[in-house]
Amino acid sequence: MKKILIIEDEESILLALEDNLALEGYEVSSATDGEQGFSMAKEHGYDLIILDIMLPKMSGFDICRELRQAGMTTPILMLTAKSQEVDKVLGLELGADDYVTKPFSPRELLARVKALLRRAKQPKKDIDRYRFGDIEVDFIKYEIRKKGKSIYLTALEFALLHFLIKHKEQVVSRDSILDEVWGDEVYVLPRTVDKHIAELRKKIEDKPSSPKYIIGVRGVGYKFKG
Amino acid sequence: MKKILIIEDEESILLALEDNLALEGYEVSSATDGEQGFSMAKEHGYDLIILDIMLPKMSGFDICRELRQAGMTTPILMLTAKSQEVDKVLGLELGADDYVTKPFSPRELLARVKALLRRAKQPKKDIDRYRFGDIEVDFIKYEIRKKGKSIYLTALEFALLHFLIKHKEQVVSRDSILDEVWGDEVYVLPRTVDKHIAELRKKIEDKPSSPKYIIGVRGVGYKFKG
DNA sequence: AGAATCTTCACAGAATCGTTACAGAAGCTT
DNA sequence: AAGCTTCTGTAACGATTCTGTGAAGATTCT
Repeated sequence: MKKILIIEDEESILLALEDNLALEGYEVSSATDGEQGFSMAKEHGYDLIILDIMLPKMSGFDICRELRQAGMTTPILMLTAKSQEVDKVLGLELGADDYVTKPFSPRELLARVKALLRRAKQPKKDIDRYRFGDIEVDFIKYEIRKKGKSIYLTALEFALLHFLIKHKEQVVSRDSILDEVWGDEVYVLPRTVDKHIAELRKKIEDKPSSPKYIIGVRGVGYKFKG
Repeated sequence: MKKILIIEDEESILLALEDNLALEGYEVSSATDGEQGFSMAKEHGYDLIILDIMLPKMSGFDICRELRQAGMTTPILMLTAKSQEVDKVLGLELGADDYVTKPFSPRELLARVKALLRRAKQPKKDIDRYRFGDIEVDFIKYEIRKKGKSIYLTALEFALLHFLIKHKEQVVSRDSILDEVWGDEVYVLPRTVDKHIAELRKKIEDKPSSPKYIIGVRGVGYKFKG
């Protein structure tokens, strides 16, 4: 079931949205100010974010831009008050995927939500190069260097790192790691993941015992920050 | 995935461009002054360069002219401030492929980017001659010589070497090698590739047991460096 | 047929992986 | 805050997998 986050401070609109989307079978969460919304958007893996522009504490613009800069590709649907014609373009320039002007009909909104979700499903593009801290990775050349110095990773370690980066800022469980990195049919103990995480840390962290990039989240799994 | 380099010093524009292009699935790099941009443009193999005219340290004009003089054929899209009408022509005379005047809409820019990439795509010509280390290959004449001395390769070995060079610096799997060099419908064990890699190494490497050009990447495949 | 070329087999060494085991950290209970 | 339980980091080590490479059988070419 698709998860949708709504960031909107006007209660009447928020309620209407929640009802409509819930009726369509989406799992709806909501935030009523910018900061709360921003942190929710960062933490959890929503499939779509509906974002008002005028918000207390942090504007929809800023949320949008920051999320995009953090590499998040979740589709964002902007809500704009009618007068703010200018904002439309700006919103899209910032990385939003679509917008709806208030007041809007539920039908229109649902149509756009569906369209965005459909569009987003497909191209799930893989990262082929990535840079974080003093490290650069090239997943095509299978090269990785730290402070310019090349270091060696095994194929499994590359795959693991790739997975972590693909899900950066998200906490991923050992099981989901096993599923995607090892494959569905292999049976391997979840603890094995820990072992390879440790190897990775040895190689890329400055201080493997207090890691900066690959963070363990007790009881849940791991999270890549970078 | 297409790689695009943006050379632009105005942060707001740069951010908007980066976001938009990234969303479209391009791999975006950027430089914020002329010199940095120029050296990046020279170094890496971008598919498209977006170039502002007014830049610190080195103008877009100069960058464009120098790149063209160096024989680079990468499409260049110029960004010009509206007043600079004259610049348009000049820009194109200098070897730019298209221009957009500020302010521009994201849609327009994306359309032009796509158009340029499509136009440039054309006949991705195969390599017909190549030189690396002390070796020269001519894939048309089927000749190869090392330190000037001609050596003999079988047709399969030529095809394999050609494939490797075509994908130089990238790690290619045995399966992808089989697909392209042997063809889709042939059934041959992946290990067979190893055998022919070994033969190639015997013929072109100085020290086949610790190869310099054809590098094995354990668990993944092979990579040609040269 | 004879020669050249290709494919598979087989084996040995090397690299990598999975599991176990244990100690210390984190969380919970009382 | 002490005591108990659960979870995590990591070293060690045997098991497994991967690669390079001769040898030999199969196929194609002339």
